Amino acid sequence: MIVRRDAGTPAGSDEPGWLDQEEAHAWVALAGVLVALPAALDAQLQRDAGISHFEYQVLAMLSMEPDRTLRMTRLAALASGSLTRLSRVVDRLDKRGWVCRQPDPTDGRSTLAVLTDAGWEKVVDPAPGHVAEVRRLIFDQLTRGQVRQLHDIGKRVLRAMGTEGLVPPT
Amino acid sequence: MIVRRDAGTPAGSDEPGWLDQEEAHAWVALAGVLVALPAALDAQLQRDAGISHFEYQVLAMLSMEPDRTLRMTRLAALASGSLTRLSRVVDRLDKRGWVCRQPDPTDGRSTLAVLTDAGWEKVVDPAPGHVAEVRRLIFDQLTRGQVRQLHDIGKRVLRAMGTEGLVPPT
DNA sequence: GTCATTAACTTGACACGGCAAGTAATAAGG
DNA sequence: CCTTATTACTTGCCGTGTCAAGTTAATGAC
Repeated sequence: MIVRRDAGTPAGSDEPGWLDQEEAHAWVALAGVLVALPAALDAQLQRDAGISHFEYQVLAMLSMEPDRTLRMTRLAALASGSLTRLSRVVDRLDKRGWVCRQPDPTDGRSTLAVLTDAGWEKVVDPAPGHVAEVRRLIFDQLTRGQVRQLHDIGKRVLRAMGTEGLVPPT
Repeated sequence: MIVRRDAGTPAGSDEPGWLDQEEAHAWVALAGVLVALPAALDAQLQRDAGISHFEYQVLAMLSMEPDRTLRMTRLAALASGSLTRLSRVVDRLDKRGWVCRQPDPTDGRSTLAVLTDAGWEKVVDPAPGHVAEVRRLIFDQLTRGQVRQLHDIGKRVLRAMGTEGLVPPT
């Protein structure tokens, strides 16, 4: 995104094709967060548990199922990744002994990913640190009102992208 | 990040180690934005200009220099990427004729990346569409007050990450 | 002046994710 | 039933990014 460095747009301007100063400032800040926050969270998880954020997400989603089991396609959707990516990640997690694959008895096409006991520990163990990091970087910095605003702003942007309901109910 | 699906935390709770409901909702929304917004912006640029967001960033930073020239290290910092990554990207952009490398006459170690005329067009051409997409997905969805809140929230989070001043003045 | 250190990249080997093609099992039509 | 279509994955190939090591040039110490 180009943000003009020079004097630029007069404060009152609202040509539809450009961003005014307030918008430009907000955009710069948001773009910074978009780059740095995922990197920071990934780094914390990598440091404390030797695992990527996506891998953690996969383990976490399995850990929330009563039987610690999910079909690949559904797990991919829950973790917000492609099926290919999930397949590769489950390969790795399987090799490290944190999940295993099982054939689905009710449908021979589908594969079930099951969280092992070691995998359960791998998700429970770093969770407090991960939550603490999210709290430290975000919520400790914001007022109550800003937390609510953040929720509303996020919802609106997600709605505009048509990505609101990524997580199907069941 | 684990967000409990069941009834969970009582509304007034503020155990330091967990997120209360408002925070959890805000976090879910933010996490969604963190995943979907970069993907959406990348997709738009890829569709309209056949270029990644990082490549665009590189061209855009060069386009803002008076002589369309930057040293590799500084360009990497401005585009928020590693030097290795930049080196590879400049390879590609060079092959496509949008930038070229020149030896720095004042320091034999450093390399100058220079934007060509074709590269200038490649950055000017998709800019309106890119800005329009940012406006459509974000600023058209928000009130004036929310734009200001977004700016403030972003600044606070960046400060907590120690990543506020990514762009050195000169 | 010479040698060690530092700086500024570049490059090779590897990890990761995407796309398209392949495989196997179920569902749908006639 | 038997054929065709669809679903649910998996895999080969490729592009991209990272880390560590290599290269070349400038700087500092003596």
